[in-house]
Parts: sequence; C-alpha cells; structure tokens
Amino acid sequence: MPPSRPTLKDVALRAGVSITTVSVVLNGKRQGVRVPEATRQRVQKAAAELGYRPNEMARGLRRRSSQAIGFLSDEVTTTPFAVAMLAAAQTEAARNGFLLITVNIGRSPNDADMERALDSLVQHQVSSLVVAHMFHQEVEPLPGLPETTIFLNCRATSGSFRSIIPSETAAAYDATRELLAHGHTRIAYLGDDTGLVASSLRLAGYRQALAEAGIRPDPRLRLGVLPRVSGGVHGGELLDLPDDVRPTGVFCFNDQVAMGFYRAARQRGLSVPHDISVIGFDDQEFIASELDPPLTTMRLPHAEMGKLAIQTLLGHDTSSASWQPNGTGEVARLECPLVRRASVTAVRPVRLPA
Amino acid sequence: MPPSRPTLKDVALRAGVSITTVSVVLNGKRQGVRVPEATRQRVQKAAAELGYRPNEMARGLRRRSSQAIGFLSDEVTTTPFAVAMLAAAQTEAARNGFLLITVNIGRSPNDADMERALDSLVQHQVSSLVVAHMFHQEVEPLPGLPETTIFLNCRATSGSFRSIIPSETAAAYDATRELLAHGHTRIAYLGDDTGLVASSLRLAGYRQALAEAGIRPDPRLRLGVLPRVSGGVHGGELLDLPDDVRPTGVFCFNDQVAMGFYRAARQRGLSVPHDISVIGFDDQEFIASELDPPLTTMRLPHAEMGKLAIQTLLGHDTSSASWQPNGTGEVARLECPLVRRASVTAVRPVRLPA
DNA sequence: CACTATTGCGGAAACGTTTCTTCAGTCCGC
DNA sequence: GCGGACTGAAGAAACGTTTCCGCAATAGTG
Repeated sequence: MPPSRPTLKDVALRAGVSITTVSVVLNGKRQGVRVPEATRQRVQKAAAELGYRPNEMARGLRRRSSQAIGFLSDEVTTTPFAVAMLAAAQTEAARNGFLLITVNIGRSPNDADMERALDSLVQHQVSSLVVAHMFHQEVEPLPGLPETTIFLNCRATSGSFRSIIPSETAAAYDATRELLAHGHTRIAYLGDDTGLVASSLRLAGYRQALAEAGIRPDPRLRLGVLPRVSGGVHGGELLDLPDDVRPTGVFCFNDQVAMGFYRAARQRGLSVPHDISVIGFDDQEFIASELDPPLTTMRLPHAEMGKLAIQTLLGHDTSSASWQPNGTGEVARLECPLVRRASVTAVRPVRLPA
Repeated sequence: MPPSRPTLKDVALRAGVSITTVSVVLNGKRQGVRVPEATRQRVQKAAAELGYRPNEMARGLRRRSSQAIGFLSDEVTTTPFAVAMLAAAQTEAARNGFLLITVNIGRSPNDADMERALDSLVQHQVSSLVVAHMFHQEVEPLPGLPETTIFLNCRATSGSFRSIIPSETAAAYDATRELLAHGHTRIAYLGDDTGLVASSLRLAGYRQALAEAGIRPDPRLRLGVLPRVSGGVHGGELLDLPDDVRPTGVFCFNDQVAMGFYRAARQRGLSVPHDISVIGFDDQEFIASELDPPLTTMRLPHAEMGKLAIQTLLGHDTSSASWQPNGTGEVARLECPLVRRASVTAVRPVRLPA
C-alpha cells in the first residue's frame, strides 16, 4: 500500500499557501495573475521536495481533455512494416508530455469495431486522433471523427481532414532518374497489379522521368505483379525478352518484388547489377540492406511521417512540411530519399551478338 | 461545439431515478444492493437512448485507477521484429475494455528516460504495467514498479515479478530433434557470439538432443557468429570442413543467420536442402517464408506472449500457461512451435569419394 | 400489533484539479 | 487623508464518477 502520491493540497500545506496558488505557480504563466518570485520559489521547492506529479485524471476531468493522443491503425502495429510511424509518433508525443494510446482495428475493420475503438478513445478524452494505415490508401473517414484528426499514410475521401503521405510520384521519378543517370534506357517497371494507390502514382513518376529523357515507354517493359517476393520472381520473365528489348534496369514496386527479381535473375544465371540494375522501394528493414548485392531503393519516410503527424496535432507546425490544399483537406507529401547501395550500376557496353 | 456527451445525471433524469441508482445498475452486480428488474430496465433503456458512455477520467479519478495498461518497451515498437507482442497485447486489452498506453524508452534507456516514462504512466493512473523487450534478456527492474508488473520477453533480475519468455531450450531441443529425425548426425550449431540470453539456453537444448541421441557434440561444428545475415555468411566456413566432419544439417541461431548461411552455401555451389539442411529460429516475417527454399524454423510465440501478459494482468488466468516459481518470481515459458517448410530433408546417402 | 429486518433508493462526500470570484491590503494621486 | 486602482492570495464551485450511509416503506417475526 504505497502512501498515495502527494496532491496539490500537500504541496500547498507545505508551502504555506493555498491550493489555488500552487496550481497557478505550477502551471506557469497565467495572465492577469502574478505571483511574486518569493512565493513562486517556495511553492516550487515544496513541490520538488514532495515529488509532486499532477494527477492527469483529475486534470483531464476538469479540463475535459487529456494529455493523450489516440493512434488508431489498421494493422500498423500488427505488421512489422510501417511500425516506424508508430514509434516516431510515440516519441514525439512523449517529448511534449503526451501519451499515445494505440488501438488497432484489424485489417478489415467493420464499422462496429471502429466505433468501439473510437468510443473507448473518446471515453478517455483523448485530445486528438491519428488514423494510420499500413499501406498508402484512401479511406472513408468514420463518422464522428473530430475535425482535427490526422490521416497518416492515407487520405480521407470526404470531410476536411489533413493527411500525411509519402510523395510517391516524385520518388518513382527519382528512382527512374537514378537508372537513367547510369545510362540505362531500357528501363522496366515491375509494378503492382492489385490496384494499390501507390501503384498509379509511382507509374506516373516513372513515365514522367522517361518522357523528360525523351524515351517512349515500351509497354513490353511494364509488368503488373503481386507486390511480394513471388511477384518479383514472376517478373523475371522480363529477362526472357529478346536482346534488343530486354531491360538493363528494373524499377521494382517494392523491395520484396526486388528480392524476388534477384532470385529470378539468379535462376537465369544473370547477376545483379552486372547484367541488370535493380532499384526497389520502401527500404524495408532486414530486406533491402541484406540482399546480395545490397539493394538501392527509395526509403519510405515513415518515421518523419509519424513525427509530423504529432507535431501538426500539437500545433508545432514545423513549416518544413508544405501543406497543399486538396479538395477535401490539406495534404503533406513527404519526400522519399534515395538510398544508394549496390544494385544499380552503369549500363554495360552494348552486348556483342553471340 | 458538440453538445457534450451525456452524463450519469442525464440518464438519471430521463429514467426518473437518482444518479446513484444509474451508477449501480450500469456497473452490473454490486453485492448487497439489489435493484428490481423494472428499474433496471428503465435505466438501461434511458442509457441506451442517450448513448451514454462513462467518462473514464471521472471514473479513474474516483477509483484511483484507470482502465488502461501501460506498455513500456525498449524498442519493441521501433523495430518490426517483435511487434506481434504489442499487437496481441493491445487486442487482448481491448477485448476486456482496456486501453494500452505504449511508451518506448529507446534502445539503451538511461534511468532518467525510464523514470520519465514511468512518471507519465503513473500520472495517468495506469492500473498495471507490462515491460517488454525486443530480445529475450535479463533486466534490472526500475525502482518503483508495481509488484503486478509483468515482464515480457525478459526476466527481472530482482524483486518478485512475473515473467513471460519463450522456452528457448525446449525449442532448440526440438529443432535439433527435427534434424536428427531426418537422419542427420553431424549437426552444426551456428550460434550467437554476443552473449544473448537466448544463446546459452538454445545451446543447452541442442546439446541435450544430441546427448539423448548418443551423439557427442563435435566442437568443430559449433560456431559463434553475429546474429545477423553477415554472421550466417561467415558461418559458411562450416562448409569448408573436411568431408568426414562437415555437417549435413545446421541449426542457425536465427533466421537472419540462416539467410546468410543460404548465401554462403550458394556461393560454394551447394544447395539447400539437397547438400545441407538448415533450420532457423524466429520465423521472422518476410524472411523465413520468403527464402529459397522456404526456411524450416522455430516460431517465436510473440503473439501468444503478448496475449498472456494481458490476461495475467487482468487475472484471467488461462491456466493453459504453467507458471513456475523461479527464485525472484514466477516464469511462464511458452512453447515455440516448429514450422516445417522446405529447408530440412533426409540426409543424403554417404558421399562417394571423388 | 409492535418490534426488527429487508428492500429499494436517494443524499452527499469524496477523488484532485482548474478557474472564476472575491477580498484584504497597499500604493498612488490629488 | 481618501477613494480608487492594483497586488497577492484564498474560497469555492465545478468536472462526472463511485460509494458510504441512511431513510422510507414494506415484509417478517413473536
């Protein structure tokens, strides 16, 4: 039975002032009410000696809002993939004295689940909400979400919410440019065929880069596959194209696809990057850097996104992020840096016919 | 400005009873105080019509404890690895109307960080705590932890806390048995050399299985390497041993090591499992199942562990878990199931000398 | 029939804050 | 010296619960 924590009353008693005064002092500036330095010191000393910590429940009750932020996610916390968003959000929240309450609502949340999740968050008076998704996607916002809710790695299809997403198109553009810069001209795009949002955005970037380089995209060099290792293996058929069509560089939808593509190349006795350059997407931990050769890829800025979400919610607008109006709300697109490793190299001199 | 949520008072008014009665009815059984069915119904109807939800802040203030559980972790939430523990814990908590408040304290938490994290949790009156670690390890518990704290994937070195850990030794035993069952007798152990707790435990299991099979462990078949891909590659030197010593099966400390070992084998022109059987540990997502061939491995029961932590905290002791007294506290060891894939096969007939 | 139990319910205190209001002094200008 | 402005601080009312206590009415007992 711990001698329950000291309260304002205890501090007041010890400092010889009223509860009011203690509260005012401890909460810092309150306009209109000035407390002389002497009293202030006395109070602070007493609080420190007692190890006083405010009771957040009482505070929340009175203020009708708590120092907690709700983090609602589909499976972010379940799958190891985008977990950096969560971690960064938590850290940033903590830096500001906020706690993160995480709730995941499963892969295909039915409305009842969502509502229950939201309910418990509201019951705890969370001051605001982040809604995060594993894969960049568009979602129909739940009714009853506060307007301040931030959508992370997804965009709300209605209402006027702020969203934070990776700048897919620019990244795909950069990836393609990287290949172009190494002299490649026959550049394949091993894309996703499951209709992910990222899919069309990245394709656009790929096309733009090609167009700017004056290269007409060859439809034979574009393949839609499952965004997994198996898809990449399947994409190996690009390597079976005739010599004058066969790509010398491949931009893969993600690192798993690249991993599969590596395998397909190996099975054909081809080596990366000697015979073919490969660039991935995601910079997935344990994959990208561990492949042989280590994979050049575009890093998804998950940590930055999570951090920005909390900063925005807390009003610390580090105006480094540019919010653009976007129909239903504002969108911040975060840059995906290129991570150069060893899977892209200069194009080989023209192959001599056998 | 939403017309703030209905309170007990509103429900009481509508049902024509007192606040007290509403509270009693809504909180279900309270011994000594019986409320006739008619009143009960009336109250429940009113509450439903109003969509009443208790204010957890007020409740927590009054009861001096909240419906929230603190989840303190080193980097569980940061790294995609053991995140299933977190997810499962959250889900189980939600099933019981509890919320999980996650705080991660970084890789090498200094005491100040820890204390601050603990402070904010205590300020929020969390009713209990889970302390989780990324890798199975022994930790010195922070002073001031409630006795009910549960250690997840780690063991407290003092105090008397309950801990939940994977049963490493049994798993290593099973892994080795799997190799033995396929006729292997020269079984290598590609272990960790960084002194992880799991290291010695797994080694014990390996030895025990060998002993039971009447095989004397060959020290040349035991190598300590970094528990990463690079370590596995390095472990490839086992394959350079003379024919009569060279292992036909390898038990790798984890899947990343196995991944590296695959590479080493390939570089030597050897194939898994044809030339050598490999078994891993962890069943790491995106790795084990995606290697070529898919890796047979021991699955770390992260989800089960997370779930059990919450159940234990909530007193729902699903006595499926066996708690064993253990010096400083009780320990539950959870079984690591064998996941059979394609990297273990029957030992090849004796090699003919070239 | 006069008592005690029992049943059904409401009053009100507490939980620890924040914040509005009040109030006693002090200092000032005239 | 005297009203008024300003200072410094305290009183007290919330915030929405839970829960102790007690009261009325009914039911049970001798």
